[in-house]
Parts: sequence; C-alpha cells; structure tokens
Amino acid sequence: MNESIKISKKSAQQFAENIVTWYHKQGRKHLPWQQQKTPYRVWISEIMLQQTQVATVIPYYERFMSSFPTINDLANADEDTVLHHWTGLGYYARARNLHKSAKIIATEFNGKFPSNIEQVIALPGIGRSTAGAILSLSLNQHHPILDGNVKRVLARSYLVEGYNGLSKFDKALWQLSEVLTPATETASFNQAMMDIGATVCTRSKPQCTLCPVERSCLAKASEQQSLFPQKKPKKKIPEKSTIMVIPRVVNETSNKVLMHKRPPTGIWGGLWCFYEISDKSELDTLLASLNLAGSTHQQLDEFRHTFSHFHLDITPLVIDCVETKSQEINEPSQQRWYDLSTNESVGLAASTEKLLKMISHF
DNA sequence: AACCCGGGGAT
DNA sequence: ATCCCAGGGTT
Repeated sequence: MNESIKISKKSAQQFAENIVTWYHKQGRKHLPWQQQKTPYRVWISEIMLQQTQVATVIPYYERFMSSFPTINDLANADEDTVLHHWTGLGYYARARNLHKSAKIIATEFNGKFPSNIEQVIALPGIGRSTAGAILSLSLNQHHPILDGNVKRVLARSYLVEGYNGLSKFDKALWQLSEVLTPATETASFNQAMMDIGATVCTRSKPQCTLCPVERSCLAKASEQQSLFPQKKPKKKIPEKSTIMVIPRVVNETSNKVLMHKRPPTGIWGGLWCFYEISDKSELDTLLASLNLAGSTHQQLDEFRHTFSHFHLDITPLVIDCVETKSQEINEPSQQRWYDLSTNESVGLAASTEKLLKMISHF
C-alpha cells in the first residue's frame, strides 16, 4: 500500500508548473462571481463550497455577503439571522461555527481575519485544509490544501490507494500535497487544483484531454481513472419515522404555525422546527403542555426525507387551533408562532420548508 | 438510490 | 488516534 510516495524534486516542480500554466491560460474567467479574494470572502465561500457545488453556492454567497459585508457585521448578527441565510444549505453546524468564529475575530483580533495559520486553524469550523485555502488564495501564503477535488486529482495522478476518510489515504495525500505545492504562485496552484478537480478531473467521465497533467497521470496511463479514488465501503442505513405536529391558527388576521428552536447540537441544531412525537397517543399530552388541548387534527401524506445515514419518514399532523390568550408564548426565544405570510428571518431545515409548502396549499 | 463531503465530538 | 455524525444536491 501507499507507504510514502516518492517524487523527485524535478517532477514535483514540473507538476506545479503545468498546473500553474493551465491556470493562467484560463484567464480566471471561470470565477467571475468572486473577484476580490479577501480572507473573509474566501472563508465564507470555502465553507459553503465544502458542502455544495459552485452553481448552488453563488446565490447563497451573494445574499450572505450583502447582509454581512464585514466580519463585524457577521459577529453582530443574531444567530437566527445567520441560520436564515443558510436555510436549505445543510450542515447547519457550519453556519453556527462561522458565527462563533466571527465573534472571536471581532473581539480577539479586532475584526481583522488572522494571518497566522495556527490562529486560523484554532477558529471553530476551520481545519487544516480550509485554513490553507483561505491564507493561500487570499494572501498567497505557502500552505498545501486537500479538499475532495484535490484528493481526486492527486489519487489519480499517483495511483494512491484507498478511499476518502481512510487515514492511510488522507495521510498519503497530505504528504503529496505538501511536496507538490510550490512556494511561489501558491494561490494560482491551489485554485487551479480545486478547479481541475471540479471541472476536469471529475468523478465520472473525466476530461483528460483538457488536463495539464494528463501526460504524467498514472491513472490515465493505465486507463484506471474510474477506479481512483476507491469507493468507500457502504453501510446499510436505518429507517426512522416521526410525527411532526403542526398547530396552526388561520383566520382573517393571521396565518401562523407553532414552532420551537432546537437545541444547539445534534440534528438541525439551532433551527426552528415543529414539535415531534413518535406515536399519536402522545398527541394529547403534547397539546396539553402547549395549552392547545381540544383542538381538531388532520393527517397529511407521509413523506420520506433521506440523510446519508438514515431515512426519516415524516407524518405531518395539522392541528387547527382557535386563537386564545392561552397561546401567549412564555419563552419567545425558544418557541414562536411562525407567520406564514412573511419570510421570517430564522433558520429552517429543508424538511421544515417542505412542510410549510405542503400546508400553504392545503 | 447511491454518492459526495472538512471538521467537530465522542470513544 | 480513530470512528461516527451531519443534511443537502447531483448523478
């Protein structure tokens, strides 16, 4: 297996030169959406791009930047507002970490993004690769990176065995990235590696004829591109089910549903969701605790929401409530009547948005 | 339906 | 040090 892959200084230099030359030939036209590469802007885009492709990220990124143009703006925003800008992107812990880090930068670094890589890695939500990407792309500092796209390019070029997440595999690739990343033009090299992985050295049907390192690529030489990186052994995922309780008030003056804010850790952390029960027999107890007893309810069609690690079958249960004073909210920071006629500035999970759509034309 | 993913937290 | 989790979109 891999052990440490030996590369001569000369061939490493040649590799970097080919990559950087390719980058300059692109004329950077492939990234018109991100012109000024400040550490802050690169940070936000890198975190978004960890989980989502460029085309999807662009509108989120634009909205985020126009609402939070500076780190201090982000630090001073409500967590709900930050999560609202992340609604539908997934991985909500990343948005919460972004917010936490902004507060740290505001207080400990006077609002200026740190330029020391140890300090950057110490920020929540930023690891070695993201820190390297931020400081190399924005300040041209000499740091290697290793995201999913770069991993694919390197694993194919040097036939590195293993799959994503396997420690031997990651270790070998980090070592390769260290050896290959040039001290000059680091920004161009790193950006090019990510771009090549995203657009040329794609998972299926790579466009090898467009690749600047086609001639030295070991996978291409043996036509094994599709075998690298190797596939992660798959595991069976469990099925779970839940009943989401949707108390609502609909009349001439209001159209609203009762939601609560989830705890900060775990699934959908910090997002606004409906109360859940695992069995209909728990409904009365829940409604009583919410001062909503006696209301009528209707069941909507069950639907499936799938995560990588489990299926979740959701049964929506709509409770029609009459507006009374007993529906005053005790802890508005944890519980609220969500107004369906406005787009309230809070974070919602994709499944919650789907439920809101279902009941809006029901 | 299967695949992908950087970093944090638990073990 | 090593495993498991997160939540969507794309293929």
